[in-house]
Amino acid sequence: MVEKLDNVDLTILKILQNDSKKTTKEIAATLNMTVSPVYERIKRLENDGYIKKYVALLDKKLLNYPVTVICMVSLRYHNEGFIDKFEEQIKELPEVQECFHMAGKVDFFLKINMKSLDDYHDFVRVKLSNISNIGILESYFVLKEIKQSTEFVI
Amino acid sequence: MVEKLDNVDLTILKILQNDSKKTTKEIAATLNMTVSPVYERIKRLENDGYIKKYVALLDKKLLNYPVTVICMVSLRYHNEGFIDKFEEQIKELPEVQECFHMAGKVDFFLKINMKSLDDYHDFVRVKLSNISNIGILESYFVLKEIKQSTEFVI
DNA sequence: TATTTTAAAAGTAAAATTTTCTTTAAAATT
DNA sequence: AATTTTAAAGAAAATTTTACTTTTAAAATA
Repeated sequence: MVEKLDNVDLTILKILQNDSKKTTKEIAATLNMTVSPVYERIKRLENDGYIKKYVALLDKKLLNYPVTVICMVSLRYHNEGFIDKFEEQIKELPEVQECFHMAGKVDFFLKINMKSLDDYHDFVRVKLSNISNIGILESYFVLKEIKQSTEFVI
Repeated sequence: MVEKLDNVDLTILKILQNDSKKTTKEIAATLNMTVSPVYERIKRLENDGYIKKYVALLDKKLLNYPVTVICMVSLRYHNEGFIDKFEEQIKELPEVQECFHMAGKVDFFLKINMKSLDDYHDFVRVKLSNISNIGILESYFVLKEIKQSTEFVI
């Protein structure tokens, strides 16, 4: 099912990860092809899981979420059960946009979007404090977004 | 131009930031409206900048970019010119997916996607070493993505 | 070499959606 | 109360998506 991708597939992915509103007609034009094969390739890329989902990226500032925080979390206990539990609890928090389990002395990186510092204060006080296994919590505040992209196929 | 959003607008944004392939017809159905007003609201949200872009999110593992690294960078010199220069240089690197200027003793967070650890080694050796103003560089490797989302309007 | 098989591309047409334009209704303003 | 403004609804045209059929070309087999 999951076959190797050729250059046409990669070009399609590069286009769609930059602008998913491009029509198959437009994509076909840049590839010097007709719409049918391009359409079927896109469907295949979707069905095989290369394309996970299509989303709209919104403007944080305009929508009044100007505060971004990076949290570095170290757990108190590192047994398998505790790590899974922590991950499940983090997944339930809609404020946490990204969470990575890390190698090294820090266990988890969290990226959190907030409407205000007060909201972040409440988030730490109410939601994170509910997660009992957090040992060390360090918060880093974003002064400026230099680059924020979802692309990676070069 | 940039007016306040009502609940209908926010619902549209919530839907689109989760699945931008939803048709205006479908969105209108969940809102108990006809397509025309929904269509025009979406156009307004696009034109006013609330919706920045539409993208396809791809599968890192399937596309052979299994290595994610978080870099924490501290600059050697902190004059305004040096910081701007650093930001410009980072923007030019397609491997850097995210970059934030931080408050605190660490100056920048970088998120980087790679095909292999060898590629990361080359990236640090060739590309980052070209940026003369880097003082301290700490690399943290992602063991597992617990959560990776682009949503934030709750 | 000729024939068969296979896969990708191209062509076609119907269905669905997007887009534009006009009409209607409600709310706000004078 | 009349007028203006705004949002929604309706309708129709343009475009795109989708499914299906045919063609083409390359690979495999005899």
